[in-house]
Amino acid sequence: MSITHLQSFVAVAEEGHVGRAALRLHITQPPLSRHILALEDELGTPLFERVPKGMRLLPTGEALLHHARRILAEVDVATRTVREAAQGSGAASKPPA
Amino acid sequence: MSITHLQSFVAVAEEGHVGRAALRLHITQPPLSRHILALEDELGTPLFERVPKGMRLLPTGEALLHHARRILAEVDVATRTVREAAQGSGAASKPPA
DNA sequence: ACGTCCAATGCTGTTCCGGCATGACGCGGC
DNA sequence: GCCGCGTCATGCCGGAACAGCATTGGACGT
Repeated sequence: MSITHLQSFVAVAEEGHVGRAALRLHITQPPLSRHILALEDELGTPLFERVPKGMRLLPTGEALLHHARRILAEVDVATRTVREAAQGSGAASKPPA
Repeated sequence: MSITHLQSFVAVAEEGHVGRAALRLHITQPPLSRHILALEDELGTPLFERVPKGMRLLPTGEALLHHARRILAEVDVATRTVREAAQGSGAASKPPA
């Protein structure tokens, strides 16, 4: 389970469509499809129902979506917080000279 | 920024020592050292002060540690929650036959 | 029955990554 | 002052992981 896989999962969940999610993530469809399969394999359960129109979220997928968004948001907050702390302390990237 | 890197970071932060953290993570010291360097590079600021005894957490590092623990805990919860939801719904891994 | 649209798979070149050996640096003992 | 020890960092290499291309397999609509 990697952050990249979670980003892929959220994109597919929101688009309901692997190809469209791939465009959004600036990758191609096959690796994105594999990301989802890898997640499903790791968790031991399918996350989407494959329907003719694309991918429909299963209950397990909805459960994951909730946590995945939280995780991604937390990663974002962590990044910003550390960068702010770095600026506040006079960091390596921004020596006030 | 990957989950593996965050695990590495937390281990080093808690041990204050790359070599010992490496033992705990069952990897060797060089890749672990590189994980920390990669994080510092990505965030644009050092996270540890290198002291003769090992690695001392900087304020930026403490800020990250807080969020890193939260993220890792959330990943754990996500994994368990989905697996439980899968069992509750009659999942692929456990067909009741 | 055929064409269309979708995800999944086979394959290949590249990139990433871990481990081994070694280097660079600082400290302490002598 | 010199040497030895302990620490993290770096050069290198072999294997695994990954993205993209081309293609397949399957389902629906017409």
